[in-house]
Amino acid sequence: MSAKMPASGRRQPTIHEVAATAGVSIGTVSRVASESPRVAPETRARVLAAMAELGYQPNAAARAMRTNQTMTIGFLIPDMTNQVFARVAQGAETVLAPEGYMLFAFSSNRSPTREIEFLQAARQRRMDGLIVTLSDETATGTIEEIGRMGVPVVVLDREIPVEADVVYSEHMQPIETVVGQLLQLGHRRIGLITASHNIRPGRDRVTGFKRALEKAGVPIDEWLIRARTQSAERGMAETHDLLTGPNPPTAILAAGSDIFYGALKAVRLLGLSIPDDISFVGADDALLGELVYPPITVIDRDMVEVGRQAAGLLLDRLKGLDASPRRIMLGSDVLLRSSIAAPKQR
Amino acid sequence: MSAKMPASGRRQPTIHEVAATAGVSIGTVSRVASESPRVAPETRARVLAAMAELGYQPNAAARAMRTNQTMTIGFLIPDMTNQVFARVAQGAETVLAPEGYMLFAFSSNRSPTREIEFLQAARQRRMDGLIVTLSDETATGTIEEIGRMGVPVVVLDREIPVEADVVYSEHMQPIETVVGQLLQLGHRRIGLITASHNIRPGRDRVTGFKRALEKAGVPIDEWLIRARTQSAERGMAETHDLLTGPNPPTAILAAGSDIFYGALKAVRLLGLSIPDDISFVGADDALLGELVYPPITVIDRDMVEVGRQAAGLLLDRLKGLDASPRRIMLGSDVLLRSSIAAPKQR
DNA sequence: GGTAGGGATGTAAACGTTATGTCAGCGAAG
DNA sequence: CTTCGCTGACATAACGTTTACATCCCTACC
Repeated sequence: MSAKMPASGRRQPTIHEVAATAGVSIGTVSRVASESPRVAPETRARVLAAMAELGYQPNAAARAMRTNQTMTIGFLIPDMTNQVFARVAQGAETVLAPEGYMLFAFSSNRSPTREIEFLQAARQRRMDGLIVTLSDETATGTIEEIGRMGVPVVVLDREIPVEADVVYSEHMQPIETVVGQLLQLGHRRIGLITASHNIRPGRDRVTGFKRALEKAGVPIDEWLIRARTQSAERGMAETHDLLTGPNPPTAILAAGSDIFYGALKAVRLLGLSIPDDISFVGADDALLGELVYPPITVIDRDMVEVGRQAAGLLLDRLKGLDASPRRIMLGSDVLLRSSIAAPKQR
Repeated sequence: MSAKMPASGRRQPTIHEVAATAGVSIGTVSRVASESPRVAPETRARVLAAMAELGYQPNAAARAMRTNQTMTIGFLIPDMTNQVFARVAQGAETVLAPEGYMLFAFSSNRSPTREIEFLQAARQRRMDGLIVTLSDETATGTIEEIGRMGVPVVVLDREIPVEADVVYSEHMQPIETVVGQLLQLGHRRIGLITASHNIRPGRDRVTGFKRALEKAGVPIDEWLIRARTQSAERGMAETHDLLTGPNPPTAILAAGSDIFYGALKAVRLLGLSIPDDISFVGADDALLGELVYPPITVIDRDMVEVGRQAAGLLLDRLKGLDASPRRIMLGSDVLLRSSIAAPKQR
């Protein structure tokens, strides 16, 4: 009952073999496969039987050569192990699958080189469309490669000089809100750890952060702004550095899911208590914020919806929509929990 | 400087166009592209220049038709948003990429139907190999489809009647160890929440669990064994049910990463304190276990290594190894932390 | 100086499909 | 009885590569 070994031994049946066993021509088999009309019910049945018997699956490469379609969508993500992107993929999948497209995810591990490799591979494979999240907006090679794609590309949360559809998340306003609240509680020194200026989320968070301080007339201390990483390790290091510095912040904003983990770990390792010793705000991992004690205030967004919207934009293009680039902005929520409080008097 | 819209307008250049602009024949272009020798340096340079100018990328479909190779590996995972599988993908990628293979991940969302669809898509696309994690060992359709693949398949942590290479994780022994420790601390009623009998991890965990109880002469209460889910939601429900039942356990084993989240949430919602009210053991998310307070004892394994090993097995087959199926067993660790203690006297 | 040898390049078949054109057969209409 | 229209099926030309084979030209050797 078990399959033969080596599994690699079996050649796949072709349309010719199906035609032979069914006693028809390959044209007829093709028509049955593509469910086109004008084939007699009795003939169709015979062909279907032959297909089943041989376990026939049409060769996608041959098909793609004729039709110029692969029914394949590529999804470029910076980091597969990051739930944020995984959820986007999940959302996109739910929209694409019913239309017959297969979504294949590829992780670049935040390397522009790997991103270029992916884009070239996607072009070689003549994928029908792409959803991409670049790890660096200033990497010109990547952007040029996107320009060469020749198929619709949807960009996620990046500002790059390419006329593509984009799905943005709101980053500025929630940071502004949270910082406003912290200021109101009496905090004057707030540490921000987030991604670098090379990507929109990093820029917008810093902008929102500064804007809130300015509005309250609180001077900006650049030392408190750590916009240069997305990793848990670096997030931990930055947090540690902030909290052990000469004039440490009384609140930490860990704006990024991995940064969130790292920053929280740093706080734990220093033995600080939230919110008594330090107020803490995380981002993008609402579940973690809920599971730890005390529950942590989190800036959250619906990544599944991001995926759905991105897929929707792509699908419109695939259906032939020929309009100027469209932009969708999706909101973020601040989930207030007990991790923020007035700063300790000193 | 920005690309033209619609991006879909551009046709990709073919080998003929490259040949024309370089003033050579397509054969020569092909030889340059595939880096075969016997082409004059001066000609090679001209061809390379033409390729760069046109932004030529060879059509993978056409190439695949001739060579019967796609340099593509498919990775079937039950759930993309689960870090466990993401790490496996990451590990596999690091091994496969240097050999020129592209790894494409596809998430089935634990639906056997989607799994079959993926396997058929993989066969249509003539992928060179597959790494698969099935969501149900008893789904015969899926298994039949694997038998038809005709290319090497590596199976992860499942026992199915297919002669394929497999990478197993150790599940029995760590559960046995942990349960042993809980028994030693005085626990007599321990709740286990894990995956169903339809997959090896579920079976083995239950076996290890029962074995530890038997060894200690503690009677087995089937009510305490909840082997039917992998989701956070169900994990939460099962935990809630256990803890609010007539004769609740004094310790909870949440064996599965999503179950871990759900179970922990249930404990939080019930306002129980770990380890005073209840001892708690999680699995597969060492980071979460470290971030919450108190830190939680976790059964952990190196999923990146699982990916590496799986890719290694696959690579050997792709290189032509023709041996009987190989099995690799990888260990698991118990990371002891302060979430377990002696049960409260009643 | 003719020719063998070999390096560089061109030519063409094949890979497995889809789509187009063609044709046989047949019932209905003139 | 011929012609027309239609249905169902077949033959065949692409699609863009790779590769075996043919061809050409140059060099070196006797």
